[in-house]
Amino acid sequence: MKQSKTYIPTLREVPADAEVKSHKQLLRAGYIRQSASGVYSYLPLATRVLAKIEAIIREELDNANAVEILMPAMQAAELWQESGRWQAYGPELMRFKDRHNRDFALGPTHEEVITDLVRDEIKSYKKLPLTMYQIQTKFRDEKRPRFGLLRGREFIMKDAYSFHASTESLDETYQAMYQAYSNIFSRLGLNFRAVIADAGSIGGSGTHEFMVLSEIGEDTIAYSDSSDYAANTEMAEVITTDVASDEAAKELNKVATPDQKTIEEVSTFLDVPTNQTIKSLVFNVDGELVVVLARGDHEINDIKVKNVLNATVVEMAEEEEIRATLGCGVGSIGPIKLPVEMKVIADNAIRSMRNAVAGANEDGFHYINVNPERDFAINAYEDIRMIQEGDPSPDGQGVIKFAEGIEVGHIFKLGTTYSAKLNATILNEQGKAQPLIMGCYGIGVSRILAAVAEQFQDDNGFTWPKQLTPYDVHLIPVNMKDEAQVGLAEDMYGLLKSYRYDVLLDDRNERAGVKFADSDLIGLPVRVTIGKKAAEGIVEVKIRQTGETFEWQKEELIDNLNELFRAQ
RNA sequence: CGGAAUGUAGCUCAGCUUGGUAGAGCACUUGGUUUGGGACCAAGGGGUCGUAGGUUCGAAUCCUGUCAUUCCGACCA
Repeated sequence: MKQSKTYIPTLREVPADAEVKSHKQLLRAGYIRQSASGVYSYLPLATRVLAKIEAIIREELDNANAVEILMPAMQAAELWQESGRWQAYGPELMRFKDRHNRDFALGPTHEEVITDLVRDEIKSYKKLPLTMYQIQTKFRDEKRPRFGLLRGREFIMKDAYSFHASTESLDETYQAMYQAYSNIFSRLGLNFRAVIADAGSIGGSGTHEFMVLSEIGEDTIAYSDSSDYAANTEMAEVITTDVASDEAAKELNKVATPDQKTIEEVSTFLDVPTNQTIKSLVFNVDGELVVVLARGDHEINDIKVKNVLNATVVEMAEEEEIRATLGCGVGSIGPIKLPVEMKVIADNAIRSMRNAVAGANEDGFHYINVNPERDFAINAYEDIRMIQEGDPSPDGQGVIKFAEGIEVGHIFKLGTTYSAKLNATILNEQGKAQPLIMGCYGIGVSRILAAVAEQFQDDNGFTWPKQLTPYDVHLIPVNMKDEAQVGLAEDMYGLLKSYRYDVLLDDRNERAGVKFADSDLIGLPVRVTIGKKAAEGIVEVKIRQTGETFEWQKEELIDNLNELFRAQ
């Protein structure tokens, strides 16, 4: 492609609205332009990178026996009413009416459409399993679009749906998709983790998020420093390694701690480390007050509390409720001499504590030398705390570290949620009707563009790896008025193209400085400069990522490039 | 949805406090000199100052409404 014929509006200055570096650089290098909040145009260079991302996705999904389709973005309200999501989805669903005043939505996802698509045709287990996918623009009226392409209101997504007669079959496809996703993100060159996630409101037995590790990520993940274990922080299991000290239990003693309320205040006041204190919180669990205990340096994870108690709603109890029941404020709650009917749940780490400090259920007093079991009763020891950096990894290998992540993929075992509501049933081997069992699998394609843009750049612009670059080679005749340079550049352009290289030829009548600055910004892996030594048949080559430079005879160019692109 | 900020030329911004009829740099057009890391000289084109209303002899500037964009938070199959 000749640069004079394409559209690459680079900017000298960064638009004030851009915050994160992927957004800034994509704007500056002429890859994207904003049209409205969270709505972007992809310019020629971005379109080519997207095409490369999509090609990798297609290849891996096709290998996993998924078949590509394209469903409508415009979806009739009737389908959403059938699944119940016309009401349930809320204002994030973009809705509109046609000229006959019929309701429609712009699809944020396609469970309804695809279930409708197969329910009339797939009537027997013999036609299963079946996996279909599409790459399409999705719409979600985000409350707050941000970070450029990372959280837009209109975005490109690959979504896949699988249909099964048995959960075993679903498990197989889920595994195949897990593998396909791992292959895809590896090939993209992303530093990612497959993360155990919360199934959330969609339900189902299993779900993984694929997260790219990045400082601008919106989620925190806990991962092992020496295995591939990774989980959302609130999902990560804590394994208990504490051993009880053989310290003799001392006599329980109440001490005055005037105005000392937080763990930090109390531990400073009594001069004991925070891990020798017991943190006591009162939760309102489906209307019942429950005391929850954790070590002072630990944080209670209310999702785990909710799961352990098999509850629906878990929230912190109101101060007045606590005072009415215990007769003290939140800073002085403790596990000793609680009303007998109050349930007490302790984190596993409490079990091994000796001679600890805890609240006395009396304003301004704490107990010292508190020992579990001897001094208070516990209904159950459970894993109810947040995992922390430095904790042992739940898989037994290595130590937990935290990182921010960008969610680029999510796979779900949906089960029969949608097939049951939409009445999509098949006859199984016993001749009995059953709802289809489904899985769904998403990849944020335009979000990947932001994630790779974030990762592959330096101060001067992008540093694309060869599998994502919009063009392979940037060919730059320095002076367009020099016939020898222009002639050699034209020759090299034809030659490179005949060897199947994608070449961007900077045929603009610009000064060298402008061309080089734009070239760095655009960030193609290899720059071939045709300059002063053109008459001698010498071309200059610079590798964008490393900055290495070479001078080659024009006859050597193809062989050397072939080697470079094969090795890289 | 709560909090905050900003809207002036294609881009980055000044002017607003103290009202007097709109500016700079870059970009663009023409001519010339240049030509290896975002050139220089000269001459030009381009803005109902987001928008609606109000105050005033007079509003980019003061007041009110409204719209848009961005940031922080909450939310996020």
